[in-house]
Amino acid sequence: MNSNPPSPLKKAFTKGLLKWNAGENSRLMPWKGEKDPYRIWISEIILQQTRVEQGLGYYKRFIKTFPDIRQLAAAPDEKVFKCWEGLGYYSRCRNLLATARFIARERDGRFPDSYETILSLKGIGPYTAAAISSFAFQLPHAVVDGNVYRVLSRYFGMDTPVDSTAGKKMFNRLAEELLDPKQPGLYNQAIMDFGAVVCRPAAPLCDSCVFRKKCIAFRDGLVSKLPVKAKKTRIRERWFSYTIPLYNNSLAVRRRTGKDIWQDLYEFPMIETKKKISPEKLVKAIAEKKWVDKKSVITCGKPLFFRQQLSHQLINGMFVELHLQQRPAGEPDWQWIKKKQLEKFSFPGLINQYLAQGIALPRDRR
DNA sequence: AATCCGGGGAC
DNA sequence: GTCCCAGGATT
Repeated sequence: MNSNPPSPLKKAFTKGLLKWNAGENSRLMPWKGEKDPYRIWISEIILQQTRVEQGLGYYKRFIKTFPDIRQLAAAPDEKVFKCWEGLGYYSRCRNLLATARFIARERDGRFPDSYETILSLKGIGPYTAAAISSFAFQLPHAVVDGNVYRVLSRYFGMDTPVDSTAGKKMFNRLAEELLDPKQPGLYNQAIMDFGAVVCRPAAPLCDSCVFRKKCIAFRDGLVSKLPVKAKKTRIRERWFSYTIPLYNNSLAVRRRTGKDIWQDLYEFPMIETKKKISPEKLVKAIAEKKWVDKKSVITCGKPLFFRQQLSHQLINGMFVELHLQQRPAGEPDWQWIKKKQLEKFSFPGLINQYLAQGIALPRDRR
């Protein structure tokens, strides 16, 4: 059964889901039942590709720090990124800030209340637009997230890859048909709760599931095979060699720009290479770039090594402290700061690993 | 249509 | 190690 399930099975799904929600669903989350579009928006952006347990603390901190859209819009970039530090997918934070400022300035702080307008905002795609418009404004749009792909592919026994164009179209159309247009928010919340609590990716609770007599995947023993994904993840390995320029109790940091990972986070001056290099080679490389004069290097600290595993990359980091006898004139994007100010900046986890070891520790502590 | 963008938890 | 998570933007 692929593409168009019989109508009675669809009816049974919606009815059974709402019944499960009313009777057995005891899942509680701070944004559940929330009607303030600002809070719903914040929660949905934080939860994009992020587990509820991981996002929960960030959500609470974010709402406490920025209680409404005006205060978010008025906040300096660094304060907002600091609130996002460690959560990943930093373009979410950048788009969040841009959208807050757009709404504050162009819409007098009023969050839009139509699906199309919400969808047009930066950082908001079909899922998030459906979530906000159904939860905050009771508009009939079905959410389609990882939970929905999993629940529908299993219940209806559909093996079309969910990460294919055909699969996305198929599941989106089906999701719209299944939605209860009279209570879209309740239905959307229910299907995601059901996917998270019962129809889980691993070890789903099939034996006690309300759909155990209807579910095609359960009937055919295909639960562990669904949903189907076509693409495999490939891991790329990279080597980042950082220098920590130290002069007169100050050190240099810079903001990451461009299209690479960790955009808008801060880092130390860094050279990327295709493979591991020595500290001597690193110093030589930055001298050739004229970031520092080789003669101004007093001491070159013992290198420290850390690694960070990302979803599609493995980052190897080498950290070398450079004690300088004069402050380099060159690089305009370097910011010279006191060590105490480090806590005001947001860094990738790799650099926070290094910072946790302390900067310029005495040699005998290494 | 493919690829990229993080970090953490479950297995 | 592998997979997945209340996805979206870019090319």
